[in-house]
Amino acid sequence: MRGKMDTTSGRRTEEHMEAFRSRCRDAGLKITPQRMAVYRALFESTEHPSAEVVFRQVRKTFPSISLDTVNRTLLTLSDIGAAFIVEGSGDAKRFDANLKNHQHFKCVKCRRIIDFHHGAFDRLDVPPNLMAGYTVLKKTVYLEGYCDLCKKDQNA
Amino acid sequence: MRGKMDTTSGRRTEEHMEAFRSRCRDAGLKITPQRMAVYRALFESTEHPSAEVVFRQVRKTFPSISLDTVNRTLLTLSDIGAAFIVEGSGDAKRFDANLKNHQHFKCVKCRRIIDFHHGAFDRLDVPPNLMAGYTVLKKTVYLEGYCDLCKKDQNA
DNA sequence: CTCTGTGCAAACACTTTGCAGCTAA
DNA sequence: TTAGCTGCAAAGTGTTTGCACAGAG
Repeated sequence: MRGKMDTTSGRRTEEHMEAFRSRCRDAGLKITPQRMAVYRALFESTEHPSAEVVFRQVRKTFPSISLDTVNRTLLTLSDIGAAFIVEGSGDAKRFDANLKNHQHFKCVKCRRIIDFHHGAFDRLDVPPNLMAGYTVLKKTVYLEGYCDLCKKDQNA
Repeated sequence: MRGKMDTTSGRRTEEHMEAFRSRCRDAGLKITPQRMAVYRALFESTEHPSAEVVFRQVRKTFPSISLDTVNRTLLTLSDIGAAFIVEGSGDAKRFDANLKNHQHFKCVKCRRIIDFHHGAFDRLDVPPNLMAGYTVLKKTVYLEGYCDLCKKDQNA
C-alpha cells in the first residue's frame, strides 16, 4: 500500500524522491525544500488531497510554507507530469438534465463536456470483492482530451 | 440530437416540460416561471452548463432572474432527480501522484477519493468512429457512492 | 550573480446564507 | 392565507496574480 510504512516503503519513497529530483532537473526546475516537501506529502498520501490538505500536512514539518506555494507547486507537478489533477475536479458545478445512459468526454482546453454513448459502457462490471463494504451509486466512463473544435485550432 | 430543432423536438420538449411539472407536484414544489425557465434552459442545452451559463441563457427571455435563483434551482433539480451534477465537478482541485493505472471511487458523503484497480478497466475500447476528430488523452472508469466508513455511519 | 521560486496581500470566481417581500396553491 | 420561492447583499471558500525579497544553481 502506498503511504503505509513497511520494511521497504521507506527506501521506495527515497527512490521516488530521487527520481523526482531528476525529473525536476530535466524540466529545468530548481530543487527547493518546499517543492520536495509538497511532492513527498502528495506522494505519501493515498487520499488525493486538495491543496489545502497538502498544505496542512506539509506545515507539520515545514511551518513557514505558504498555501500559495503549495498551490503553485501542485500545478507545477501536473505540468511536468509528476502528478495529475483528478479528472473533473477543480471546476464549477456542471449540470445535466439528460437522464438516459450516457458517458462524458471533457475537453481539457475549452472545458466543454460532450455526451457520447457506447452501450458496452452501460454494462461495466466491478468485481464485488473489490467494492465489498461500499455502495456504488454511479458507475461511468469518463474521457478527457481535445474536442473536434479545439483540435482544429491547435493545428493552426 | 437533444437541443436541436427538428419537426418533433418542439413537441418533445413540451412533453418533457409537462413531465417536469408533474415531478414538481409530486415533490411538493411550486411551479414558478423561474423554475420552468431554468429547467427548460438546462434541458435544451447539450453542453452540461454551469450555473453561470444557464443564468446567461435564461436571462435572455427572463431578464429579472437572479443568479442565486438559478443556483438554487439547479440544486433543487438534482435533489428531486430531474438533473444531475456532472461527476466530480464542483469541488476543489484534487491531486494524485500515483502514476500507475488505477481508477477512482469517490464517496459522495465524505468526498474521499479512493483508488481501486481492475485490470479490465485499463483496457477499455472506445469505438473509433465514436471519437472521430477527437483526441482522447485520458480514459477512466469513475465510481461514486458511499465508502465503507460512511456506510457504517449511515446505519447508526 | 542571475533568475526562479517563495511569501504576502489583494483580486477574483464560485457558492452559500440570512433576510424581507412576493406569489403559487 | 401561508408556506415556499425569489432577489439582494454579505460572507465564505478556493484560486490566481503582482510584487519584492530570498535562495538554488
